[in-house]
Amino acid sequence: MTIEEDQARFLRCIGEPTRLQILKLLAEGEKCVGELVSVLNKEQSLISHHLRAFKECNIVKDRQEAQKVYYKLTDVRLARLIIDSEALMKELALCKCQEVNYGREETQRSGEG
Amino acid sequence: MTIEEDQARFLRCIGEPTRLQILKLLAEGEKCVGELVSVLNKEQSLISHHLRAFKECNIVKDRQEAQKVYYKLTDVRLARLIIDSEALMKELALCKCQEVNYGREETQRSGEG
DNA sequence: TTTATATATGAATTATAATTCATATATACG
DNA sequence: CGTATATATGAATTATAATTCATATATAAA
Repeated sequence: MTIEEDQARFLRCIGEPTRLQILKLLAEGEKCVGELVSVLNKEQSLISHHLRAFKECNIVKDRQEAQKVYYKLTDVRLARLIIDSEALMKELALCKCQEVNYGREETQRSGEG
Repeated sequence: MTIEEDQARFLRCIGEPTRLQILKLLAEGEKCVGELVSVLNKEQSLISHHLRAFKECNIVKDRQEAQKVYYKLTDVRLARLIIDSEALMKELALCKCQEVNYGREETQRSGEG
């Protein structure tokens, strides 16, 4: 098992759209599964599978409270890494994202009126 | 196309063992395909495919000189990102591939007999 | 032009990962 | 106890990616 194999596993674990969304939500603070499910509007089992993937990589910790299970990042630096990689991706126009406005354009107008 | 889709594509592009090895070599400086092939001892076509994947994500730039084609990172911050993610992974013991105990082996079942 | 070297490409195969579905487990409450 | 709610799990399916193989293209030199 090489460093690169572990590192690749880690990066691939992070490198999935829904999982990135989950991480960004967890970066705001601890969330239970149900919150993630309703915010992301995905199947509950799918979210659970993704959370398991994170757990396998030690990316999140969980905590049970009554019927609910709360998840949070194991370390804030994980949030930093997500933010930094996003910034770098945008700045270098990695992965053909340069002309994409990421759906934020619909309300953009130069002045009302 | 969402941010997370692009970001995931980028992270998955980086998140492959051989590609990580290539990136670490390129972080040392420009290399031609043949050098990468002989250092990594992998099929030439495989290295070419990986380099193409990088190029599609704007992660590398290439330059032809005689028969050879030299590749380098588009930005040094990519090297930083690799280094940082490796450090974080090591420190947090991410993806260390020991089996995580998901089963409930220790959980006591309430009297079943 | 022919031959050699270096690299790229597409198709096919194989490996890996994502998603869904049905169901199991855990906790709370009546 | 039974029922409701919240979450997890495994199997099956589907999607995506890695790797190999055969061959194509590019440059150089004879």
